[in-house]
Amino acid sequence: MATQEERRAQTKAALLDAAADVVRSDGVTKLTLDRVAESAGVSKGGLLHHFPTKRELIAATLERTLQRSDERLNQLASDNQQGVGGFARAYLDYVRSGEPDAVDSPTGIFASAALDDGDLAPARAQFERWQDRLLDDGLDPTIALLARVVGDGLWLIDLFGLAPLTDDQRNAVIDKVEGLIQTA
Amino acid sequence: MATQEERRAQTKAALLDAAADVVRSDGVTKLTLDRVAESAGVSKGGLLHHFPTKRELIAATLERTLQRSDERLNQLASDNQQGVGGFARAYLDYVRSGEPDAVDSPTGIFASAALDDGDLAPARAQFERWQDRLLDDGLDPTIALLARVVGDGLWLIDLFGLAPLTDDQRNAVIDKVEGLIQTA
DNA sequence: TCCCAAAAACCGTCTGAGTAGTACAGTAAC
DNA sequence: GTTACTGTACTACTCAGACGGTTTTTGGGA
Repeated sequence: MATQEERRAQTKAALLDAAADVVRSDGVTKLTLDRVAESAGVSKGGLLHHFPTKRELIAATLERTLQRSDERLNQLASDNQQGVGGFARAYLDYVRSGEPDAVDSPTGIFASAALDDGDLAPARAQFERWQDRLLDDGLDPTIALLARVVGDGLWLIDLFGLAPLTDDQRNAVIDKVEGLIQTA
Repeated sequence: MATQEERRAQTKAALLDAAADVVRSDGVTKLTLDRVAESAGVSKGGLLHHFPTKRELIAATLERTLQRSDERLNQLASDNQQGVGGFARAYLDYVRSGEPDAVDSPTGIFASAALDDGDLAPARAQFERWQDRLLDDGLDPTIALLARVVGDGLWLIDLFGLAPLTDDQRNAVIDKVEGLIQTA
């Protein structure tokens, strides 16, 4: 039915989903190979067949969420956010949306990446690319950076549960910054 | 020479310093009781005498940095930041300063607290208090929240090394927000 | 002022639990 | 024949906390 390649991709995806699930529901410290394998309905040997080390599993998880976020951002930017400051608005709207990939996934993935010898270089690189794009968005650079800091600040605050803003508060702040973008 | 109570306080402080040092220099995963004890020049038994569990050690570290930050903020606010928006300016200036307690300590402490069953409730509470104070600072509430999100965003970005802003960029963003505070 | 018992501070080893990764023998699908 | 697995058994290692012992401090009593 399914080709080998398809099955391979499916299993890998299931493992990555499982890893994210475990972190989200039980916390970073519970992210063990056994748990991920069990949660994905795969044997431990099977897991290690695809990801020979835990490090690689985590790296793959991180990379996938970064890619998804990037795709979603591109979509938002091209869909309905044309013109000057279009990417900045997309950046803020993405955070405003509270979509899983904008909130949930980073939650665990980042934490885990930050922990077990995780390599955050891919994340760093991605954020640099986003910042470059914001700075190339036709805006006053300071406004562009402000959009970035507000966007990242909001989801990072949520990530830690550090007295998160209410939806209304969050929207008000984002509206304010988008107003600054408009009049720039 | 020193009374028992003084020695107790000294040793405890040394242990907390050591914990912060270890995290800062070697990362959260290296934060083990043995390492902290060694780094503080105390035996493991000695450490456990003061902090019966790792959890308590981490909680104490977190609490101390929160308290220090609060004190520093109060100082900045009363020193030279009077009037409407004074606390908001202090909040931003604290982040701008890049002082150790504003950057270094949270770095590890937060991460560690987020990990090993750490309890972030005290941090949450502290940030709620700060936010309340910002909202009670005579400013448009949205501007007050903006100051908070920008301030927290900046140090959280630094915390993860997520493509941190340059000093100039950081200053420009903070100046911009302080401008908004002025004209509010 | 000396002594002494109790308490507090502190030491260093041991253990038990958890867990990454290995090894390998086997099955099933392509 | 190759790739995608399953399953079990095992190694190697880390590390939190227990524990029993030792030193230092302290607050009286003679």
